Amino acid sequence: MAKRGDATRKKIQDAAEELFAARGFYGVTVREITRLAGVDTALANYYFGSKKNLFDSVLLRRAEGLNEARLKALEDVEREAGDNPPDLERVIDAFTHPLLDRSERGGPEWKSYFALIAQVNNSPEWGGRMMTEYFDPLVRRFIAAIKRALPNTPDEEIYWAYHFLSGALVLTFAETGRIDNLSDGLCRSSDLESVHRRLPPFIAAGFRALKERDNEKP
Amino acid sequence: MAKRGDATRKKIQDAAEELFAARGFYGVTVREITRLAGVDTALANYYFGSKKNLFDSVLLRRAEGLNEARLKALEDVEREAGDNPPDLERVIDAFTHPLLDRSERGGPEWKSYFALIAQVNNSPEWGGRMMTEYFDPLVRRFIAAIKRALPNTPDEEIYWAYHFLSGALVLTFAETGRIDNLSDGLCRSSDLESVHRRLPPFIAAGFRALKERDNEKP
DNA sequence: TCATAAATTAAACAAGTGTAGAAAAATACT
DNA sequence: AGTATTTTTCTACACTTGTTTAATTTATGA
Repeated sequence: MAKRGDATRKKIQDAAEELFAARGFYGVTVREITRLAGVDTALANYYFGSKKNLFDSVLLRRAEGLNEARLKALEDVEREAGDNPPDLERVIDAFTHPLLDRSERGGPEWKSYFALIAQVNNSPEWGGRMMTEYFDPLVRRFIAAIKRALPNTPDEEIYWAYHFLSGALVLTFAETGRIDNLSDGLCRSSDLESVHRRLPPFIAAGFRALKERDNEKP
Repeated sequence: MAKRGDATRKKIQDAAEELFAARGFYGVTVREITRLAGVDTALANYYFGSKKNLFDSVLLRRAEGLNEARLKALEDVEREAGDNPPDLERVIDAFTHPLLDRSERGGPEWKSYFALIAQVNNSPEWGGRMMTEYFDPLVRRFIAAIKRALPNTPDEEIYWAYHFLSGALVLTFAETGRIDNLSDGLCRSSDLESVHRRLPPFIAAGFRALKERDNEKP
């Protein structure tokens, strides 16, 4: 049931999401957040207890639904494959597409959220702990699927390849405008449809290259 | 000629590097930096004018020598190739190896520096501007070399593939411990030798996959 | 050696920090 | 209706922020 304070709760989270995404946890003050939300300063602590709790709640808010959608996408791929190994490219697409799709079509809140994830992911302070906390169960499911798609590839190769995938994907969400500068406008950071088309084949080829390289050894 | 205050200058930069790398620009105070450096608080402003200038100087300090070494590595690859297109994998290795090598063998200051780069790179606030400022000329040289290595690949594909390379490489420097958790200890974030072996073939295969994919179209 | 410049210290500035408590207003429930 | 509960406001606390200023110490160079 919708409670009374839910509207202000959401206003605070929305404002916090936008500002944390732009300047990180320490770069934003509680007063800025509540000012942007149009509510009194004390309400941030009233609803969330502390700035840190507010930060956590912002990260958690979208993580759950997101992971459900990604899990569902993975299950669809696996169901289609039946007893055969699933197609690697489709597994990677199930992993990335729900994210890219929301960032492209979900409105500016999603863009903020993913930009925040991009910062958290690459910070020593939050990167290991928080990503593990919010995304590990799902990621382990995906890695298991990738292992089935590449039955002859050693685990070590799989994990490193996943690491590369993760880095490439997450940088995309930062939308720093770097590729715009480098390409003199030919490519745009915000064009996630371009990423959606290119990332799965790019990464899948990388995965397979590690496998082949390893099989050459003996 | 070595001036009188150079020692304290360096002490402040070293402390700033370590702390900025851990918690970012806003997560660190000038007093923390000078305390760690063992000097008076006012000296940070005496030598660098402002906290922001200190931050910039820390980023710039290692960028120059680093880019020189990478440029030299690229030139070596190109010289060996002569008039033929250079080998893609070796171009990528020239791009990444000087970084991975310093992080692995250059001492903890280099680890801090790269962790800082990892944060800056994925932040909307600094990512576009600063990376462009400090690394663009070199990156453009590398992209030109990659284009020669892949003469039939459209520019757009090259830029996106470089974007993926950049994300994968830079996440490595964050050393968040994520891959350690995921792999239950099989892989270690700090094992950059593993990255050095795997990243070039992984990325090279990705580049080639985009090319092939594009040629299939018509 | 001694004036000059550079480096360091200590103290203070005005502004901003996260958070808490008591009073006021708004809503819910019987 | 009127009591109880939730939500909002206002004010304040104790402390930290980046930066500056003036005084003091240290080293330089003729």
